Amino acid sequence: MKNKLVVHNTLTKKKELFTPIHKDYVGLYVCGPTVYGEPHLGHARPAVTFDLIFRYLQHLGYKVRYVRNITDVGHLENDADEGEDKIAKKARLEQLEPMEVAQFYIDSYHIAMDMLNVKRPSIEPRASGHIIEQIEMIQKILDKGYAYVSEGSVYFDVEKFDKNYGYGKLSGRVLEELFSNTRTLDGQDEKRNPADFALWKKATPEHIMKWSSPWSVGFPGWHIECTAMSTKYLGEHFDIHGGGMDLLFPHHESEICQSTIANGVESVKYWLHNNMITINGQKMGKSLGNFITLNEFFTGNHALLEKKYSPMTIRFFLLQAHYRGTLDFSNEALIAAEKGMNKLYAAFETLSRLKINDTPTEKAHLDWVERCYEAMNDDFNSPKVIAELFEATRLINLAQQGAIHFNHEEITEFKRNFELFFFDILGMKRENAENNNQDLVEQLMQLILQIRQQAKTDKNWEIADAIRQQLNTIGITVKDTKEGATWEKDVN
RNA sequence: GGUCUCUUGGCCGAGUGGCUAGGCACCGGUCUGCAAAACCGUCUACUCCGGUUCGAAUCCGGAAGAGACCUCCA
Repeated sequence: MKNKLVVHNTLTKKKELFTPIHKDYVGLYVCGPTVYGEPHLGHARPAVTFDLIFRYLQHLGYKVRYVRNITDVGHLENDADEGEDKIAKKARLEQLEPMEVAQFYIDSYHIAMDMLNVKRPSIEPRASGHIIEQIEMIQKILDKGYAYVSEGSVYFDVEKFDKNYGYGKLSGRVLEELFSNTRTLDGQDEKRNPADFALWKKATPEHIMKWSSPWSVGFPGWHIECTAMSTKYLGEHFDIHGGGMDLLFPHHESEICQSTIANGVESVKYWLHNNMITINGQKMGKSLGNFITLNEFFTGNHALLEKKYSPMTIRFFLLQAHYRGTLDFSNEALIAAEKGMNKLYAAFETLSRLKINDTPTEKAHLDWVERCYEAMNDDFNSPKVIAELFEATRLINLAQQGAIHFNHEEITEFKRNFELFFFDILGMKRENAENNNQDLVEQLMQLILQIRQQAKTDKNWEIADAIRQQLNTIGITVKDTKEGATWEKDVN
């Protein structure tokens, strides 16, 4: 399994066999959030995507160091490097310390990610905590002659880089074309070339997030943090760098420039990019103002939402599309995802209660497991895995009806693999997994169902229906089957 | 304008040079006191036009439409 994983590398635009730089170890760096707003569905996509990747790599037996940064400085407002720091602007508006704003949104992000059952990364470094590393790296780039100081700011010399190393290999950008078509921006005069990007920016007097540096009191440029932090925690050469497609240019392209000069090597072996969420065919993003926050999904409190959607519904919805494709939001699609997901949870419950039949099985019912592995090995094809879980569900239901039979060994394997893919790899949250009252609840439910059965035998439909109705009210669904009544707890 | 990507049925979404993706919805049936679930079955596809091929939704070319990026965004 382990040596069959194929990943799509944005750098080569091809699927490549995944072989880690150091046997059995994987370094994974993902661009995390800029914390100046409530986390929205767009933030959930890379988080869930790389959570899936993190989980699967671990399942394959790799020891993974997963680094996901938090950008709490240096991200500028407006279209130019001349803008005001986003965090600082928000802070002034709300009369708060910048770090207070950052902390507030970091907490919001963590809460939302926990609800989505996204595993915390191994290290979650903050840009503000790595100013020294960033300054050191800028100095290195200056020493090597690929940056220049201008008015207290430091800029990367893109033209020189292009001449010697070739600029734009990740995004397919050609430098000359960037010149001719670049927008006219304010304050470009400090730069020798409009394509140059800031490594360090001198702070204006009213700028409140600033640090001392050899060049000025200021703050680091947007791109340098990821290069500095990935180098610090994963080394100069590491396996996977991920993030949203919108970061491809200029952010990741700039990272390549920085690491190539500062470290002398191109640091990343595989670039992985998740696609965007769209809403009415348009990208959901902060700038367009068409985003829906995760909390709004969880509470249903948004004009575009017909109802509330549980965190697991959101997660399942995201996993039902391949991470490299766009995914269009709609109530209809979310409701469909929710129903499908509930079907899988119900099937898992049924699986636990399935009667074992030790008559010899005509054929094994585990083909789907192999297909799940094939799907995951093919660039993490979660929608295919989900399709296979539905196939497994069909088998479970057939078994419950006695149409097919599982022997003891087979049912153990079946259950183990269903749990593996649904809970461990897709990362769907287990409901009541470590509930110690499980047995008690089961016995109480059996008692209630027996009473109801007696009422039914007596044709006392009022009592029978009342029991079912009231159980329904507290989130338990009763189903009458040929074999007698069964029950299940509603998800959410 | 430049670069790139996409276009699958009512909706969402996989995929492969020839074999049903899957889910949701709809319709019919089995089951059923009713309900729900489940199961069985039916029904809608591969944007258009050329080319390659015994055979293309799948490869190539062109057109149309949509989207992303072009120093804010995940």
